Amino acid sequence: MRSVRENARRPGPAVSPKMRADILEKAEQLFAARGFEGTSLDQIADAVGIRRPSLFHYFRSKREIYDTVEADIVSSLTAATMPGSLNAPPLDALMALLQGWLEVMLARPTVARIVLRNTTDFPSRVLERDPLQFMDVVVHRFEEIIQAGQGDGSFHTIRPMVALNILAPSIVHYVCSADQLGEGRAYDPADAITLADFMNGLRRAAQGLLIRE
Amino acid sequence: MRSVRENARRPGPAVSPKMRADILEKAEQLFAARGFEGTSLDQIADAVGIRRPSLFHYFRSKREIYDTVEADIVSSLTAATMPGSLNAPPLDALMALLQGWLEVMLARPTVARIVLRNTTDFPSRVLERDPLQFMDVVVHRFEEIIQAGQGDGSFHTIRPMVALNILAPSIVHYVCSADQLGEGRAYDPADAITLADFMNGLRRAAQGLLIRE
DNA sequence: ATTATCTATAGATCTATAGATAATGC
DNA sequence: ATTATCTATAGATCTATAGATAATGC
Repeated sequence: MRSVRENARRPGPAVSPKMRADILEKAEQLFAARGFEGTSLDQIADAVGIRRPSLFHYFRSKREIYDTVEADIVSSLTAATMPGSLNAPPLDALMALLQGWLEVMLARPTVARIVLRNTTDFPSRVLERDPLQFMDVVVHRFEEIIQAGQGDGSFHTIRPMVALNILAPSIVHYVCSADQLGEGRAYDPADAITLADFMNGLRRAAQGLLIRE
Repeated sequence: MRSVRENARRPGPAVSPKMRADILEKAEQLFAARGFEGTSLDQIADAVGIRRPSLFHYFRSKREIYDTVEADIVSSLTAATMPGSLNAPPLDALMALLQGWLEVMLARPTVARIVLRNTTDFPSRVLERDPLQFMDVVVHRFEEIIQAGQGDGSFHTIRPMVALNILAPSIVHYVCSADQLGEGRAYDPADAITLADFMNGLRRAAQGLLIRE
């Protein structure tokens, strides 16, 4: 099924999926660390260990490499977003959602960084393709849960998008800024104790933010 | 005093401070929207209404333009950070700090976006100058308040940097993502009602996160 | 005389293509 | 025969400099 899609997008000759995957992996690291415009094809080719023009044997353009990386990131997040425990208490559903995102990002920190880049770059949009749809499923699920909690009266009245801005960025920043807060402030976001500290804190914050009484 | 400093950094002929300020203002908009690498000198010159080489009459390099913009942003935030009401209850001190940052960013949204860019770009660091010191005062003040609250027993035990990641990013994201959450989800971050919604929410979140019992 | 702006251009860097050559699989 | 890789290079774009010319202030 997947290879059918790929052939549909790539009418050219078949290529080694292994090399393709290697290029994508190295490109993902670089795009996460330096952004689309800050990453050159030379850097990607170097990381892979080939010459720049060889990349065009596997992808039509730099943009296509980036888009492929990003599509995979979005789908990894939407996959973690889907399984909504529909009749759980809204606060539990919310925490499950946030925890799902966090797990994806801890397992693959490039996801966190590229999501952060997307937020940051949105206005001028290097990515003018799907300005409305990027992360839409993810935002929508959050909105849905807040509205459920407000519907049954257990949540405070607050604009869902305001609540989103209070709770969701913390996950991305917790993963991304582990090493960049300055001398003596580094931490390992995947360390069990630090992680529990964060998740307990996030739950208390969500509870204070949302739960009435 | 200020012009003395400027002369110290610019041994060349005197230049019109008005034009210089205009360049900085337009550059700030562009750097905020598109980043350092995403902004060309042509774009800046166009926005100002002059030709590209004329910029070099006022600044030695693109980097110097950026650094000047950023220095001003950092100082606007540290200025809002300094006045610590030292014997207020720690939660109040914390909220005052967060509110101070928010006010700066609402009055000048480019501050929020450039701070966000700094966080995002940190690892590869376009800005390799002061990796340890950028925003250091600001982070330190936050840390100090958390430790004060923990010292007097009113705050939960939580790593200050974890608390920072839960509370601080919300301010930046509240300002930056007002227009970019998708169809029908836009809001005006400076609108009094929306702002109260946010600040009340943030206080409830901080309270839940930090206050014991 | 000083300040401000321009055209022209050097020199780097970047994406992408052309076309040759090598390696691999039947 | 197909797949993979290379060198060479076109063509765009970008920062910065050189040096001429115009505008401004005493």
